[in-house]
Amino acid sequence: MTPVTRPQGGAPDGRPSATSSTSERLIESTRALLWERGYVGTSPKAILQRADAGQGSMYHHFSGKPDLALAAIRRTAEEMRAEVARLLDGPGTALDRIEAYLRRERDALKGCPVGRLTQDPDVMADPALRAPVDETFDWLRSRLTEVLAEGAARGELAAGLDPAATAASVVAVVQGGYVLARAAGAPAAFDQAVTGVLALIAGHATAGSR
Amino acid sequence: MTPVTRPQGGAPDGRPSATSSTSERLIESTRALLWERGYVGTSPKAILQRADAGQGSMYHHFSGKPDLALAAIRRTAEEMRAEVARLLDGPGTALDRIEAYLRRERDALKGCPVGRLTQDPDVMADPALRAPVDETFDWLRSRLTEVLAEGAARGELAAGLDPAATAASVVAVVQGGYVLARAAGAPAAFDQAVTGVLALIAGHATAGSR
DNA sequence: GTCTATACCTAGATAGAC
DNA sequence: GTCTATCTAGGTATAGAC
Repeated sequence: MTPVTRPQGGAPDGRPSATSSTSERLIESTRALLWERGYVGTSPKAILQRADAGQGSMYHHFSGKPDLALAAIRRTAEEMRAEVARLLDGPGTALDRIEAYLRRERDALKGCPVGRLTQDPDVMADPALRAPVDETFDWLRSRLTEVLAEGAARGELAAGLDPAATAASVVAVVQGGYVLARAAGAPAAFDQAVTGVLALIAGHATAGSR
Repeated sequence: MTPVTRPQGGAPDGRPSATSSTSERLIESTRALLWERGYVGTSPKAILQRADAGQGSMYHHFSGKPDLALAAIRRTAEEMRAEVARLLDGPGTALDRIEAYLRRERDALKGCPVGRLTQDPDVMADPALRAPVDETFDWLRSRLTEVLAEGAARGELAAGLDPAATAASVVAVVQGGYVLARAAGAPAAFDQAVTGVLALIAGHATAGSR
């Protein structure tokens, strides 16, 4: 285990600052490349160039590409979970918090760094790499289910709505919104999908909470 | 142009029958591999083995990997469009037809062969390869928008719903449903997302049409 | 139209010097 | 910890025989 003084030391664009440790730069570069090009599309060489490191460094800190990818995927999953948790734990009605999640700032054309991995056959084939992805969506759906159930219990939302099914739809709209935005080459399609599902849910808000 | 006697001669699993022409087998094999592994993850070698063809054949019929992929992508996009058109042009209320689209038979774990391509940087970077993807989703959204607008005009659906936004949500739920299913390793997550959005829309159906 | 041979580059990893 | 060879396999394409 390497002592790391700046565990999240990467710049937001995935270009690690020159003051980070080498293993830190490797992880951040891998995160950025996995997001942009996926696992099969990311070569050790590309990672090394981006991290400004040599072959030796990479194989000193990690056993190989899968090991480095695992560190990168774990960190990405943790980060996403923390950010979303903050929004869903926030104040306001259930609908407010769902809306905060749906409308949170994001680059729709880049897509979801976790959801993207589901399209990578080599990631899905490796139980270790796939676990963080599975767990993230599992957590996300159950957390949204809780928020929706809470909304129904508080009388904010119609009791007829199935919280789990609605939660799945909400997560799916986000993931599918990215697909639409990327296909169109414009983020508007994402926003439209979000607006659509929010309007559908708002239609089930009770009179008192509107 | 090679005369092709069986333009759709491939078996459903992407294992082209031995009686198809070589170029036909190449296209069908490429379609299957693009679906399974994406563009970057698909090598000419893998295509040739699956199609039981040699190097020479491939470079005789196509100028290279991008050219062959283009033929494969175009056919996949056309096929998808035809299948969905059949469902949306069918009988029944707007809600019936949307449900037919959402619940059509599919292997949720395989995902969408068109939507998958949006995660392929090399596909998105090539205008020729990207065009069929863009056009497919464009068509799909506008066709669903028409169906929803028709439903509102006929008084089946509440007039307050924005047809375009709702259509985007419906497509997004499908695409995102695949992501959830693949992450979970089980198709149930897809079904749940579909059930959720259908319930939300059904809540906006007018009393007379229920 | 299809085959084989060949070519050159990259992917991914190891070895050993410093 | 990092560097520079070095290695084997595969990706992608061309050349020319049949």
